[in-house]
Amino acid sequence: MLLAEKKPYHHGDLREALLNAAEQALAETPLEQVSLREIARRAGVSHAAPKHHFGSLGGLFAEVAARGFQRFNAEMIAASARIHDDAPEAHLRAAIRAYLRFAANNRPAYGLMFGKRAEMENSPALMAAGAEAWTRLENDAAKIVGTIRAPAAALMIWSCSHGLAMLILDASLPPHLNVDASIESIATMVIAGLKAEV
Amino acid sequence: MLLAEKKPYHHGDLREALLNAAEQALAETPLEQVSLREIARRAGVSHAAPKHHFGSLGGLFAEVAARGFQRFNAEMIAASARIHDDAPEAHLRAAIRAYLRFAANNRPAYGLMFGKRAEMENSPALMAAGAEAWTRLENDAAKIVGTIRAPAAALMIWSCSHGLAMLILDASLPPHLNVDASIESIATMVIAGLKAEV
DNA sequence: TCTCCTAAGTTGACAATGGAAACATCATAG
DNA sequence: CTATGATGTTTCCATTGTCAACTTAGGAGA
Repeated sequence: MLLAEKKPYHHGDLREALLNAAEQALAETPLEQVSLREIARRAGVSHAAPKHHFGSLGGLFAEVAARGFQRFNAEMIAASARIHDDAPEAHLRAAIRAYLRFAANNRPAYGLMFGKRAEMENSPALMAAGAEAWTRLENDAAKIVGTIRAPAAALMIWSCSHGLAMLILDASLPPHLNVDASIESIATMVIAGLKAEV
Repeated sequence: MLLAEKKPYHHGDLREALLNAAEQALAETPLEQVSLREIARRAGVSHAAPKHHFGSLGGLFAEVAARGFQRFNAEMIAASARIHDDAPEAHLRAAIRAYLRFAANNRPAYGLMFGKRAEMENSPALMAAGAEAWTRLENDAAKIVGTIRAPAAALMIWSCSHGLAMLILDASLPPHLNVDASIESIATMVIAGLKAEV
């Protein structure tokens, strides 16, 4: 025994530790080579331990994604609250900025949230969080184009934001384009496009 | 021996057969559980055979993606050629339609082409095909907004198209939205947005 | 025609993975 | 104080990607 710390049999807060280890691993390693065992290793725990908290690797990933959605929704709401301009366009522009900032700052979670890995389908928490985000977007859109055209407008906003996020995160963006400037110009074009007759 | 067909030791055109088997497998099974061995099994060949044609699973996927880009570029050019309207907006609308039709009809390849799996980086054929597509898009955009604003416009078009494609392919589209109508309305809004001052 | 040579396939091995089962440890409700 | 359930561990299994060594066949050159 000596002065060696006796590792307790129970971790204390393994669930949290595993989620952190997973996010860290995802930040350092491409998704497809992050393994359950590697995550367990990082948390200093046997490879079968995660099974008791999440049923499978997919379950763990689904949980990471769900947490991502919590942060996502919170940040989007906060960003909107910071805007004191009454014009709905200002809110929309802020939302697009916040969306892309989130994608950049939460790269691992973002990939899981919108990447649609087959193994983590059917997580009710995920579906709910996604639906909430969509509803909020439609409400914002309704303030600009009215209720009737809101669904189409929301789709437009989401498509552009998500598409741009993918291009930026994948580094598929042509190198001569500046990221921040691209975000601003896309936001401008999206807002202008929404006002078109459809 | 009897009447049983003697299976020849050499397949004849295994390379092609493997690519087809891969696409078929990808169409039936989620990407992450398509294995090299499964593909070899479908082609009726030993599990190590693919190594001689593609070095690894990533190499095989890269080849599938490269083929996808060939079809993609061909279809985009053909779609543009079918439009006899001189208005550049008409060409752009046709291009957006063609893009999404390709995504829908080539689901497995599309995922590989734009999904950016880490294991198939650095395939020169892939990079070249992607760059070609991007250049063509910028040229189309230049006809609408001029050379200077063409890069930003191209980014807008690609983001919206790609984002919408992801939403449709992932079935993340809210169920109350019609796919074809969504494509048309997004195309309209994109074209309107391009004309905004930036 | 005979002989190599090499591309194309095969077999067998390896370490790593996700998952299941059986077991160990502990915290705490009664 | 004890039983019970949650939390971890160990062991095992089928499957995977990759490698090395082997076999086969189809031609090119003598």
